[in-house]
Amino acid sequence: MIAKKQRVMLATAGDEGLVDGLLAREAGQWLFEVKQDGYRVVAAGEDGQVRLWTRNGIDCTSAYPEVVRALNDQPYQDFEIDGEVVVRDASGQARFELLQQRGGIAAARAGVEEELAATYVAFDILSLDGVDLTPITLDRRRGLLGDAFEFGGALELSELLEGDAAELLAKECAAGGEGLIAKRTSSGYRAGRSRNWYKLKCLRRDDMVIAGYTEPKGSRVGFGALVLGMNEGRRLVYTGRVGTGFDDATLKSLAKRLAKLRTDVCPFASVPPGLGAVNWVTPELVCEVGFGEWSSSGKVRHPRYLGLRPDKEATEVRRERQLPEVKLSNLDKIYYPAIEGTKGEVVSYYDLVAPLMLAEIADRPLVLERFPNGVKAKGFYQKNTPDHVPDYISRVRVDSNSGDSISYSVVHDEAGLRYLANQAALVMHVLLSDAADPAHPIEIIWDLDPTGDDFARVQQAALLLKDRLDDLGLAPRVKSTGSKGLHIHIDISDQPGVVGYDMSRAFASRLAWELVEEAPNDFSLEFSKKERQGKLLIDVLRNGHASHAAAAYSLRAVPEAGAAAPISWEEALDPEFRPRQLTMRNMAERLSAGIDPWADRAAPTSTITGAAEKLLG
DNA sequence: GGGCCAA
DNA sequence: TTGGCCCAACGCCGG
DNA sequence: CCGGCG
Repeated sequence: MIAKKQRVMLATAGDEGLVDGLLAREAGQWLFEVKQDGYRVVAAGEDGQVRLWTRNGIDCTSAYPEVVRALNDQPYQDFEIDGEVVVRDASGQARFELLQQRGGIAAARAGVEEELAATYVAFDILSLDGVDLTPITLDRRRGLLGDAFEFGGALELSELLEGDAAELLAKECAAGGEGLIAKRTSSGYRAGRSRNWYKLKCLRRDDMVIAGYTEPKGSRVGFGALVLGMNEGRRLVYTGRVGTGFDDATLKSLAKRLAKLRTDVCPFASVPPGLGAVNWVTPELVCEVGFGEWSSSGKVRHPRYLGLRPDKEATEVRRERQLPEVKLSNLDKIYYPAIEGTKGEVVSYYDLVAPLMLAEIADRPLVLERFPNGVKAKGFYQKNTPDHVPDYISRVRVDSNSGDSISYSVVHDEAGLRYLANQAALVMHVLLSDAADPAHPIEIIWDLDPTGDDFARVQQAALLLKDRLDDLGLAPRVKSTGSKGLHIHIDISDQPGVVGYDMSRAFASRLAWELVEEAPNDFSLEFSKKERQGKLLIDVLRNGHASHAAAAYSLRAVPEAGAAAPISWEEALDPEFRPRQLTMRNMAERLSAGIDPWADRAAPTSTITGAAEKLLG
């Protein structure tokens, strides 16, 4: 029977026999330990000098000073113990990636011990006070280990699990662990002809959408690897690739099916960086993939193809990521005094809009406008990402207009938004590019910004611009800025890497000029308020390299907590409409009514290059 | 909001 | 330990 | 020439 959507985890195929067979038959003769996701390290104390060695004999003593200290601080000075160095995340789960962030086995960076504290999980002892313990049985060695050392802090004693192998393994896998190590209690250290220990690995499996494939290399037939994705919110996100688990017949038949689905359009919301050449396909085939674990960048580790799932709909393949917990603080602090809006409300607001907002700003460089003391106090802009942000927020370097480059924050998920909200980043701006390709804009924005509260003139400009963009086949969208004006957007992502900022800004200026020529008393490109004489500013400078605009669904720093909200053209042109009428307070009602004006955005029927020609010609 | 640096 | 500083970039103004 | 403002 084909199982339902599985987040179920099983032992690997080989282990099932082991668990049901040997380990069940010899119940009671085996003990189990949690498989630690770290580096195997032998710690040797000699004349009060502790050294740490990897299994292949590399000295890594200086990499884990806190472990060395803990071992120096013991009643015995001469010993040799076996264990695993791990770094735990906030929830106590050992994670290999965190360990790697310490910089491998080189000497530890200063300060890393607080950030990414290492723990040595001891599970065996080889010698004590010069006495070789390897011949005696495992359970006696364990007893000695437990008695001879004082555990705590950076030194832990590996927990022994006793009982039914299948039950223990199921429990560990369900808890998100890596697996178990089974060891024969009567065995000496590395002794015996028969195997006296086994790894029991948890295997995750999930359905994934096939988004593309790579060309085969060498004698390989069909294709090299499948490029995989899963839906998150309304985006298809890259989840890694799988190149093993196929036989030749599968390779050939699948290659044939995929060839028919070939397309030039990358189906991912943003092209995964560093993927190399991929033949994209229309994302409609679903396959099941077995894998070891999720990496923190959301890709499968040790993936294995398990077969097609013709019974599954690609659009229903979702990833519900277990998001990292975001520490929140000061939730009762007032950020919007005029409406007594608290930080807690701000966080809830961003939770609420996250699915729609992420569709617009995930994987794009962000500029933050932060108000730790509320909107009435002075805030500050932040472009560079501080060193201390959690790893579920990433960075992208973009050359700035003035010399040096800037490391912008990039969020990928709800956790990122929550973190920023908790950081009082009330207003979030985006650059007009994807993080993967900062040199090329993916949209053009006309910012209609009235000098006073002259919204009628904003609407007049919006309508003129809309008509022109419609005529050019560019499918304009509109959003309320949440403050005074409107933003008119068009998508130009249909030719990735073709349109540069020079061209998009030139195009934006050109249209803006036409508006100014048409109504020179109403509109102006002039930045200075004085020169502008109360006319409406059509701000096209936002389309320059490294320029930014308030993101869809971002809150604004106005007293009533206005939100920059996608709106329909009907709303935008309604004489009653005001940009601040959509706020942190009423967005929930709007969204639960299913209002999502940009959901079914029309695809442009013309490219920007085509439109530019039409405009000039 | 939170790290850093100078008292 | 505490307290101030910093966290964009530009052009414009007035002092 | 500098600091605050938009």
